[in-house]
Order: sequence, then structure tokens, then C-alpha cells
Amino acid sequence: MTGQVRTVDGRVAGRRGQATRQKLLDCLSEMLSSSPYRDVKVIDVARRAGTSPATFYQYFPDVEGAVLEIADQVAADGAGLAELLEGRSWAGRAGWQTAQELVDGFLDFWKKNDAILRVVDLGAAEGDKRFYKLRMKILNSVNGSLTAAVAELQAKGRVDKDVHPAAVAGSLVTMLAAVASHQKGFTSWGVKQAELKPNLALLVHLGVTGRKPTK
Amino acid sequence: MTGQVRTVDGRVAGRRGQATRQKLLDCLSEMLSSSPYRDVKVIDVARRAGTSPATFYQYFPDVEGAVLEIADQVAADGAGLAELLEGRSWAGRAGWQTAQELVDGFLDFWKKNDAILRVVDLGAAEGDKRFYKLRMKILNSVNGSLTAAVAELQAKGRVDKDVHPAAVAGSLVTMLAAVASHQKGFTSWGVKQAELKPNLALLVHLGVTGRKPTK
DNA sequence: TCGGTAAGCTGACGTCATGACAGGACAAGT
DNA sequence: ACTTGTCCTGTCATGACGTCAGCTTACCGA
Repeated sequence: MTGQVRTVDGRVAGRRGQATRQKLLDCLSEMLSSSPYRDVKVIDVARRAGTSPATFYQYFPDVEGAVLEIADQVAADGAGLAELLEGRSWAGRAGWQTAQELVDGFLDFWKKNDAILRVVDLGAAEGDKRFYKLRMKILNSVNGSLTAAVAELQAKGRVDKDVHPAAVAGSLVTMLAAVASHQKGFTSWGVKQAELKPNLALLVHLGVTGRKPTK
Repeated sequence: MTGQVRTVDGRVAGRRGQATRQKLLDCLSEMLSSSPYRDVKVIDVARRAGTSPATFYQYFPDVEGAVLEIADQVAADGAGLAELLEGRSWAGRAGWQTAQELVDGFLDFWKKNDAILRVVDLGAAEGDKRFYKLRMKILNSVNGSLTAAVAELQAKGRVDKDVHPAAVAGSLVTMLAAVASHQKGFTSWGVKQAELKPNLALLVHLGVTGRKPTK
């Protein structure tokens, strides 16, 4: 399915080529974690990977192109987030647990891929379709499951008719992502990490079910 | 309070100087709206302002420095957001109205300053203290009011003891900001603007009061 | 074993942005 | 007209960008 990996000038990358390619991606990832996106230069990535800038341009059209590649790998990983909601109940104590585990899992995922997700978010906010589709791809699994959960409760009459499941689910997922990105900001507001999570879970539970959780 | 405007090399800027300085800021603002942050170059800003790069460097150390300046102006504007909550009630129908107006006002503000806020968000997420303090400054007025509202309801026993007012308020404000930045993404999820707002207001109301609104 | 071929890498180069400086242009007061 | 201080720009060294030709390396079939 995934056609062979190709260089910019059309050659097929072999064993060695794929290795350097991956090394460049890894180094780019590290650079993104340690310096502002705006200051990440091809020449630095290449140096860190022990190769030359020309080599970088053999595999990627530019920094952005390489970033998209990394984000693609993260997106594949993100599909696994759906498991956090697979077959979970939103009723009673189980519902509270579901909310907590969702928050926990989501925050972990975001923290782990923090640097790249930041850049994807920026690209999406700037209106770049490629980034914005990637952001969809990353969030779709969770968002879809959450939307389904709300819709199901709504069908059972346990959630108001005028709630738009996708709007609520999307807002909650967006909230989780943004809070994860700005966790440091919360400490300035006098909120510790440990306090943040249960309150987020509360908001998620409230949003999905319309009711306070049973703890 | 705001000491005189100074050039990088220490001279005081006069009438004309301040005008070009402001023009550079305006042009930078426009550039930020029309092209990715990463690609905004000093030379382009200068050209657009009908001046030379050297002039830019007379007033700002670099692009980032100028961005901080713009953000500062926006922050001053953002203080006005507190009005959206000043003396409002969260009880009954009035509470629903308060939530709706908060969402409306906040989204408008964010949309209006969209480009610069995007960059501030990025800087804050990257851990740059200057951006991150600026983000505080912008959100503090709303966040403070919202925290107070939750705390007050809590004092009256209408909100659970184990809710952390600042955590809930911060999460809600962060949600509003992020949703505003990614409104386009919601249309891809089949959610129209008009549908989004009431659902956001619902989430805000639920978060603050713990109850569904009376409509 | 020995070319032949394609993959892989880099030095070198023209182009362009950066950031610093010195000096010219300009407005205002005398 | 002349001085003074503000304001702007031409110019330059430095360094990143992105391309290309060409060298090296690995693989493969005869």
C-alpha cells in the first residue's frame, strides 16, 4: 500500500538511504523539542545527523515536508487512542472511571509527542490543509468515539435533544489537546498537575452525560 | 508608566520615528495573517512598509521582538473581556445568557486577533516565558472572573467541594481559545459555526455551575 | 573476479536574509 | 544659511538556502 520510499529526485531509497532518512527525522524531532520551530534550520538538523544539508534535500523538500512525515507517524500512533473509549460505559461509577482514563491517556499521548503536535496545531490554525487534515487524522479516533457516546446517550433520552454530539465531543477533545499543550500555564494559575486531571475528567463527564459523576 | 519609546541603539523616538515604528508593526500584523509565521521575513515586512530592513532593526531586535510588542497591545485590549462577566449572574435563565455572551465575546475577540494570538500560543507552548506571561496577561481577566464565579458558587454550596475553581475556569478558557483557533476544523467534523456556539455555552455553563442551563 | 549500474553523499556555488555601521537626508529652531 | 539631533538607507560580512555535477559505495549478473 505505502509505495516505496522515494528521494526527491525520484530514486527508490534502499536500506542505507532509509536509515539516514529516518535519522534525519529523529534529529529533526529532537530539534523541535529543544528549540523554537521558527529557528529550526536544515543545516542544524543535517549537522546533528552527521550529514550534509544536501542530503537532507535529497529526502525532503524542506523542513515542513519532513515535519509532515513525522506527524504522519504520530497520527498512526494516535489511532490507538480510540481504545480508551472502546466499549466503555458512561453510567455511574464506570462513567467516572471512563472519563478519568480518557483524560489520563490523552494527556500522556500529548505530552509524549508534545513538540510535533505543537507544530501541527500551528499549521492547522494557520489554515494549511495538510496540517489540518493531519490534525483531523490524529483526533478523529477519539473524537469519533466520543461523538458516538454522546449520540448514544442522546438516543436513550439521557441527553437533551438540542445537544449537537459532534460539537460537544469536538470541543472536549480540543480542550484536552489545548490544556495538554499549556500545562505549564496552569501552574502559574496556582493549579497543580495532580489537581488538574480530576477537574478535566469532571468537565468531560459533565459534557458527555450532562450530569455530575458518581465517585 | 510606559517609558518613552526607544530605538534599539538608545535614541528616543520622535513623532516621525514612532509613526514608522507603528507602520512596521501594522505591516507585520498583516504578514502574520497572510503567511505562515515561519516564513515571515524582516525584509518582507520592511518592503511592505515602504522602508528598508535596516530601519526595522532600528526599532526591534528581531521579528520575535516586534511580535511581543503587538501582543502587548492585544493584551491591553484583552483586559476588556472581563466586562463579559462583570456582575453577571449564573443562576437560572440569566446564567444561560451569561454563558452565551461569554462565548460570543470571547470568540469574537479571538477571531479579531487571530494571527497574533496563534503566535503567542505557540511561543507559550514552546516554553518561552515572555510569550507565556503575555498569554497569562491576555487570559487573566476572564480567567480570574470565571474562577471567582466558580468559587462563589462553591461557597454557597451549589458546587461540590472537591472542584478546584481555577482548574475548571482555566480549562474552560483554554477550551474557548483553542476552539476559536480551530473553528475550521469543526466544519470538517460536520459542525457549523451557528451550532458550535450554543454547545460551547452549554459546556461553559455545565462547567461553572455543574448543572444544565435553564433556557 | 570483474565491470556495470543505480544508490548515496557532498563540495561548491549563486541567491537571499540577517544584522551592524557610518554617513546622508531631513525637520526645527536660531 | 547654519546647527543639531532625529531618521533612514547603502553597503558589507556572515551565514542559511536550495541546486547540481560528480565522486564514492554497494549490489548484481556474467
